Amino acid sequence: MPETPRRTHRLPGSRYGNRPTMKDVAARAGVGLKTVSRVVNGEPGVTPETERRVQEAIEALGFRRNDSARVLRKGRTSSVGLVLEDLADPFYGPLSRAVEEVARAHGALLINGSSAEDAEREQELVLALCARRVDGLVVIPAGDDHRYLEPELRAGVATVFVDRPAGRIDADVVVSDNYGGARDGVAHLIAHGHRRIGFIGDMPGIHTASERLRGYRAAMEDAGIPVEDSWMSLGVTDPGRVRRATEEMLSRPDPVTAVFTGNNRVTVTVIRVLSERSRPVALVGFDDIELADLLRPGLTVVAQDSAALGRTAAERLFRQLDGDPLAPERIELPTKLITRGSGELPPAD
Amino acid sequence: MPETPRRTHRLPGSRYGNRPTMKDVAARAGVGLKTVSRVVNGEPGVTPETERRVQEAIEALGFRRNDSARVLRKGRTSSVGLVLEDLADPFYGPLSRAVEEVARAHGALLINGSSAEDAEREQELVLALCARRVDGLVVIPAGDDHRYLEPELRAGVATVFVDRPAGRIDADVVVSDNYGGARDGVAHLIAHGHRRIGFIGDMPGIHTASERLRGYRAAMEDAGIPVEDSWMSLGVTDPGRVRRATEEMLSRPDPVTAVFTGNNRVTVTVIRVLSERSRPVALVGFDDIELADLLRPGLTVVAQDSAALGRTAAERLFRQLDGDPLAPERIELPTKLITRGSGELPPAD
DNA sequence: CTGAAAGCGCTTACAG
DNA sequence: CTGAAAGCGCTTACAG
Repeated sequence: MPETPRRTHRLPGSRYGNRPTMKDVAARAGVGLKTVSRVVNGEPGVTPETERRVQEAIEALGFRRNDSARVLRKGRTSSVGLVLEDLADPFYGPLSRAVEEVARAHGALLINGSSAEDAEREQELVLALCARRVDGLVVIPAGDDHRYLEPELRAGVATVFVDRPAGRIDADVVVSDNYGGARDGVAHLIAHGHRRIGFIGDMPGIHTASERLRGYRAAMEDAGIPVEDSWMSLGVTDPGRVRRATEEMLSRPDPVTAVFTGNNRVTVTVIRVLSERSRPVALVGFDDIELADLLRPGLTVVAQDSAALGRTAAERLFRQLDGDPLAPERIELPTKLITRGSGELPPAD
Repeated sequence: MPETPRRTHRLPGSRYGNRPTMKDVAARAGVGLKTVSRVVNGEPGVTPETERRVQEAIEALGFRRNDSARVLRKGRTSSVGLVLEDLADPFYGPLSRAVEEVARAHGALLINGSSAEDAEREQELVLALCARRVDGLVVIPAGDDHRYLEPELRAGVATVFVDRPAGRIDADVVVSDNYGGARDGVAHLIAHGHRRIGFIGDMPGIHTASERLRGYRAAMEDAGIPVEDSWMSLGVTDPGRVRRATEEMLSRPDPVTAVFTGNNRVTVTVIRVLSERSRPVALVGFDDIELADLLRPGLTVVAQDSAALGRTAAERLFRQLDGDPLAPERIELPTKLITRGSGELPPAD
């Protein structure tokens, strides 16, 4: 019987091709498997001469350690998952980058996915990440019930929610002061003489949308202004819907003289609508926008620091991973009112 | 001797906590390991009654399959790596999203990272992704020598370069028509009467930057206009550098009457500089920008379709993975001139 | 300083 | 329809 080793499979579906393994390197260098492992991982206890032979074999074969195997044995994947709403939304760019930088500083890679504002897709993604055994999870939730995460949390998957809180479970959350920011923004319009102020926001089921609406109501109440139903419109951020809502508020017999917009996408559409009309309407938007300073008038906004949201969340995540047994906490980051002109226009009537 | 199973390790560093395995599920359901595997993977050949018992055990224990182990055996990770320059750059948002969508359609996750325009960091990231055995790689290269990828390519890692070509290796590449786009944009300025036209671009080592400069030169030559050295400035996209370059071109005795900018970041800074000056200067920018239509004048651009770049690259990647033995190809996507006002301003003198 | 054996949690290839 | 054994490519825990 020939004693060629019997390799169970080398199927066409395999993507490993014929990658060399530590065993192959060991054979070529004439050393034991463990010695190769030591060299690859820079562990001590290898003579320079042995190390040289192993290095030579590694290069000759083009060996690259298979981290899948390593992960299986070590129990840590050195990767974190980030689930957000839409990778293409500029709001999440700095946030993603900040999470990546913190992960990188801890030697971890980032696995990234969009929920498309769909609770089911969020869950699917989160569970796929858990199956990959990411060490931690940063989630901008689309859904409002995260009990599906309970077994994962018990199993030790570090988790931080960002931008919006978790639903029906106790978990760390990092959010902006949506309520206070919106209240300040609307109060700013009131201070400039407005009383009929519209609010155009995102879907009411989204936490940030309802918090900002609450801020709007609070500012109006503080000023003793009764709010009319027709001044508020919540719904999808689709340009068509936002356009109709804006035009409706501006076309009533008693039109609003100012608008507060609930997020960056709404703001962009409202600016377009306002730019087509002759009568000036004041505008304050939640979220800053690139080039906001170059518009005429400049756009006044309530800015949140999306990079700080990501950084804070990721740092918290790694503190959990470093073993600090932390009680779930809610961290709120301040917003900042940036005045550039559009929010300082006086009422047109 | 007690016959408690000897578990080699359950170290504090382990993040798996005490996650149940298929073995645990099998024991609880009173079936073999393979039967659990069948149920988890929806394979046929399990009686409904057995399946029920297994499902019960799965839920009672909170079992979730460990894909790390699966990957090790199967040889495919169902993940693709995307290395780009900066996750926070809005240009890459739609590109990332497009790659994600294609990956998702193929059941794969996306691992994402920024090279920060640093060749070493690019290599480090790419190799980390290869060690994780991603099935494929979409790379927006920072460096210009990718021979370090040769062993990986031989081992069957599908690879597509986007936005810029690979250096010193033969690989698929998907790029925009940078040369033609820039040439058309500059020709547009010439058609509107300009002769002294400045070019402000990114670092000359970056392929897109030099291609666009080449397009600029070609358009000028076609029109018989000798280009002066002082009309061209290439360098980092840092606002300070771009501002100085712009101001210099505008302050000479014979100032340029129009500027062509080499990418979105440069454009933004140049708009700021021009908006501070009284004399109008025409501007055409490479890359479209959100709100470009709302500026006064509207911004004329040479737009590339960044989502199409990502989609095309990812589709090509999965065709490679599906086993088509494809010869490396260069795919060029067209750009589009969008006129909005700034590029149609006549020369000021 | 070095290496053989066991094991991480799955899937593969069989055999019953 | 069901399951025991072997193996994926590493690291762990030892022993020499």
